[in-house]
Amino acid sequence: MSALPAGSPNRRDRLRAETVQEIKDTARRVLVQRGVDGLSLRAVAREMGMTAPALYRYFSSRENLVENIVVDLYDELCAELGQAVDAARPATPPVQLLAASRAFRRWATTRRAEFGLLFGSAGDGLLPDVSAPADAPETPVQEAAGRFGGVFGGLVAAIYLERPFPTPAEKDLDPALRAQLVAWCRTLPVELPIGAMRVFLSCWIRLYGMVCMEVFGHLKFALDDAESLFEDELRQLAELLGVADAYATVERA
Amino acid sequence: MSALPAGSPNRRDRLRAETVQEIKDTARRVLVQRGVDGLSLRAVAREMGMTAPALYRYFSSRENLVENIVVDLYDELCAELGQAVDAARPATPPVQLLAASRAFRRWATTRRAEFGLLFGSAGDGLLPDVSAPADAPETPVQEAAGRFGGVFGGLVAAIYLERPFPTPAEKDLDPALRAQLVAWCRTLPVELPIGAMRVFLSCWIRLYGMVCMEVFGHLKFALDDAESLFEDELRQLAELLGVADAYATVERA
DNA sequence: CATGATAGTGAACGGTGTTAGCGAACGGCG
DNA sequence: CGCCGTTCGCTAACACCGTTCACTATCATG
Repeated sequence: MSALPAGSPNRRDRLRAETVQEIKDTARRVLVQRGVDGLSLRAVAREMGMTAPALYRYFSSRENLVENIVVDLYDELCAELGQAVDAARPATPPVQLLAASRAFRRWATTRRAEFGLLFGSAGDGLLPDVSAPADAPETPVQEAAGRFGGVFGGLVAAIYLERPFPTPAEKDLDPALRAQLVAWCRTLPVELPIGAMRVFLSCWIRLYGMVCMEVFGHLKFALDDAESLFEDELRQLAELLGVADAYATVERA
Repeated sequence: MSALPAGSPNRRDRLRAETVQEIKDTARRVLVQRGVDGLSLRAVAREMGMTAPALYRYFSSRENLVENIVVDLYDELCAELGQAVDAARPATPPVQLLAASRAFRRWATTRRAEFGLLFGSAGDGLLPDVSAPADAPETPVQEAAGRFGGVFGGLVAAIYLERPFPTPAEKDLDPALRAQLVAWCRTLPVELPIGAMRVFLSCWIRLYGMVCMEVFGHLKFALDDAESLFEDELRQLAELLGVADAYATVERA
């Protein structure tokens, strides 16, 4: 038991980290080529000239491998959003939010299989949440999802703090809803009016719904190309946040 | 080849139909208990005291069995919506739409596994649509999904025809979006202004997004119980359709 | 009754996730 | 350097999966 206090990058640890990365990269390639169901440990191992049991030296199960990939994907998505935010000109929160939204859709439509893993019903077991104890610690996947949500949340918060958009009065909200929003707000770094959190949820529901429907093919009954609808929704969201002027000044690229 | 001109319910055909039904019922039970991945032909067969190969006398593959279940689920969902619509009092389109929306959420949250099969990313292959020829005939699943969409579409249409809600002017819509909406409109039984179709899509996106997020657990980062948010969204949709009065008159059940 | 369609069986093929046991390579330490 | 424990990858194996095949009962019908 060589309890190295971390720090020193043993040659062995370095090789191990490289192998872990190669496995995840290969798995992701298999995921894209063969789909979620085709993502088998044996296929991954085959692709890198190994055998399936060897993968268990690095991941405790197929499920664990998938979870690690999901976390990586969330972080990659966050990075891509951050890049779009940084590149947005003018560098104002409204324009940045539009850029992030477009980057989100682009990422989703470009990497359909990965998106399905993160936001669809396939990735996480559908049922376990029922039995999950309320005080369970957050899983790495949930943490990564939280970081992702924070990108949009932070931008909407910045927009509000700079120029408050109209929000429903706290008194007009259903008590049950208000109580939950208050509890949620307490877990966040910034403090916003409850009504603003409600508006944020509305925006996120529409963005999520729009992109999900497009990627999962549930919009084909009406439209072949959903981009124009997406842009129109984006325009409406900008109006909702009182930043329609920002939408008007940004070309659709 | 006894080419009975249909009509006569041979004893044999009756038994066969019963077996088909039993297989589908059993499969659905397995789906609920074991999840999508646990829905195996062998498990179904085991549960009914048969062997897996025997199922191939009734369904050409596991995929085919799942497709048939999906169609049944769509129809069951439609029936449930229709029941809610019929039971709505007063029997006016706005109240009926609210009833249908609530029934949709109730069905989804009550049958999570089934909902994931219909509206998530697991059921239909994620990629084949890319290679699907544009002139391919509609699959039974697509037809069933169309019947489902028609319920909400019909109600929104009825609301508009009775008391037109505000719609964006056709001239203000992006040409690409307008063209697609026009093409879609031509495939429908009723003729509505293009702007009304746009509003319908907006409503559907929000309803779908809301229910999907709740069922797939993507709302847990903010809320424990999504019902109050759902009701608030519903109220906003009613306002969008100019029927806020109908929402106010209906208790939340 | 004889015939042919039908519904079920068990065996088998190739695939999967996963575990157990073995040997070879490797890094740290006396 | 040589020892020794850890790590790593392998093969073999188990249980399960979808699917095909050959075979046998059953049963309605000519």
